[in-house]
Amino acid sequence: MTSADKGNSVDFIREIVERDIREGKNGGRVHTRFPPEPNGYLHIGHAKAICIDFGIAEEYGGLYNLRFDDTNPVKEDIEYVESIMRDIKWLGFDWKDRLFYASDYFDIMYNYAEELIEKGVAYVCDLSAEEIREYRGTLTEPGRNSPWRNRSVEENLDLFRRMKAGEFSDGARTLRAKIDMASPNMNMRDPAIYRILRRNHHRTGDRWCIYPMYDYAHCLEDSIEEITHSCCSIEFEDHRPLYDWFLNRLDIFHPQQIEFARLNLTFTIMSKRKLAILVEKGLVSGWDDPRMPTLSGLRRRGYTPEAIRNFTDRIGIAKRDSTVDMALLEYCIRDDLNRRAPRFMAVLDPLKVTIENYPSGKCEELEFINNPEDASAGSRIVQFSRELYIERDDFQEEPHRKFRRLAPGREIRLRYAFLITCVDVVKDEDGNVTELICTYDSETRGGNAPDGRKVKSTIHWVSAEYAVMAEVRLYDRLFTVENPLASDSFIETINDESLKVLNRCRIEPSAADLDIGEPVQFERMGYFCKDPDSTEEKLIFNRTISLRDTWKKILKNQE
RNA sequence: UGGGGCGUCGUCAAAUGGUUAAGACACAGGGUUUUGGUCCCUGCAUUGGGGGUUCGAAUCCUCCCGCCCCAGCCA
Repeated sequence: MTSADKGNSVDFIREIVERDIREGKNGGRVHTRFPPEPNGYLHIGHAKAICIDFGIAEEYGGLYNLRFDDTNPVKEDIEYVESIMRDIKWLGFDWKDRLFYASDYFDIMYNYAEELIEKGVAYVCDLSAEEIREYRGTLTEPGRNSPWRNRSVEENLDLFRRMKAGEFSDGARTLRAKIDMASPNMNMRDPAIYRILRRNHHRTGDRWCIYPMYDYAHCLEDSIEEITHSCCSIEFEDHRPLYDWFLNRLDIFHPQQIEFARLNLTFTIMSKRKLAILVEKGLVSGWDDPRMPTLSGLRRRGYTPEAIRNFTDRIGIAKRDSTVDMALLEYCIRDDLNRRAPRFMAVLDPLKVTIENYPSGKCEELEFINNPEDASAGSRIVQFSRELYIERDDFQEEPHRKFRRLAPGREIRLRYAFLITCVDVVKDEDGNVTELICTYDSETRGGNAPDGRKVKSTIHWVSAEYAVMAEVRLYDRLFTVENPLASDSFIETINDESLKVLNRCRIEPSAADLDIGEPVQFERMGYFCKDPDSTEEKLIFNRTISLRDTWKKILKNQE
């Protein structure tokens, strides 16, 4: 959706961008960036940020950079840079040759730091981490100046060069910005801008033993790349004065930082740390578990990039804290898949049906429409035979008042096949229904009766002879409550039924040849895709999302 | 209790002092239907609270209330 589709209303960021273009700021350029730290996997909250950063640049004919903000080697790894690039590409964005790393700028950043020292606005501080904390003061009390605050430029320069040269141990000294220890904004109380840290960096190896801090590094990265609009999440709002401070002292290109609210979603969590707990404790199978809000999880689950992009367009952008209803994401994936997913028959919980007046060994080929929403999807041939499977839920021996499907003596339609009537129910010694004996009307091939009689329902089926076995993994929301973090222990709110594995599913044979991840609809059951765990011998499907279930609602509303 | 930010339908979110406060999701009802799907129709808020300015206020002023963020040598 572009801004034009939304009428005249655009979000506040686009409003700023449009005004800047109109006023010729930055020569009318729009240049954004998405700056992840490669320390974990991307989740749908990042997708929102990516769609804002990259989407806006695309919309206004600008450029966008992918930049890895790799200034802390303690937490970063090449594994993450690879997964991040994979996920962004999957979302459909192409940063072309504009791939950058903060670590590419370490030399420039170092030189700028010397410049700050020369200008008398940065100094080497010998306070320990603990002492710095004590000197910083509190939210209500001002901090105190470091005893090292007034070193000469020469001494600072000498010390800083020796920090770089590796003369001091980790944590022994820092380079700090000389701002205001009494500032009501804690970020302005002489923040550290370089720390001594001997750690192998995934790109620069052991070349550096000092690393720049975020507040110092980020504005420089943006400036060096001549970013015009630097969007970030709301918690950086009170870092903006610092962002501006560095750029003003250095008197270099000055991007505008704009903050927006991060995405929260009901029935899940977005915290990287807490998601990691789920992975570590084995509560999910990994970062790409289909129940995870990670992009790799959503992809494996069967979510499409189009659905996710549509979702991020629909939620809008604002500054207030908000929690979007998971139902909107679910709506978006159903909406996308309804239009594109070819239909197949699959019986998840099989109940055998024998058509007693259908000759054994006979097989008829029936024509099935691949997608009623898309005529160009064409049709396919499906085999019909004497022995079939239907969904166990599609039969009730003593039908509920509103139940329209199969019951003793009742005639219903087998989709695209025949009208059948249940004439007998076979049970085991415990009284469980094991098989249905039905008759069919050979005049109703295709599903319509020549005499025009109607039936109340149409159910799906597979031929017992031709269907293939599959495992189907039914996923549901990972948590039982809207806000798991409001609970004392979010772990305890995990939905025990968020994964159900069905082993005896029978699917129409043509569905066996699907590619991994290719979305399909199993008619009346939901949207599914083949899981990468599938092998030649064993087919495994994931349920992306069920169809909307009015029947479930009818039952619920009766309670 | 210092500073910064934010309060509009159940949930997101428009509205930029001027007709009945958009739209979407959700929810409720109805219609169509060879998926109890899709699709179509209908219903669904006076803007955190109080004062004030104005012919006119969600928009401006003011007082109050509530929520979020900040005291890493993380980002």
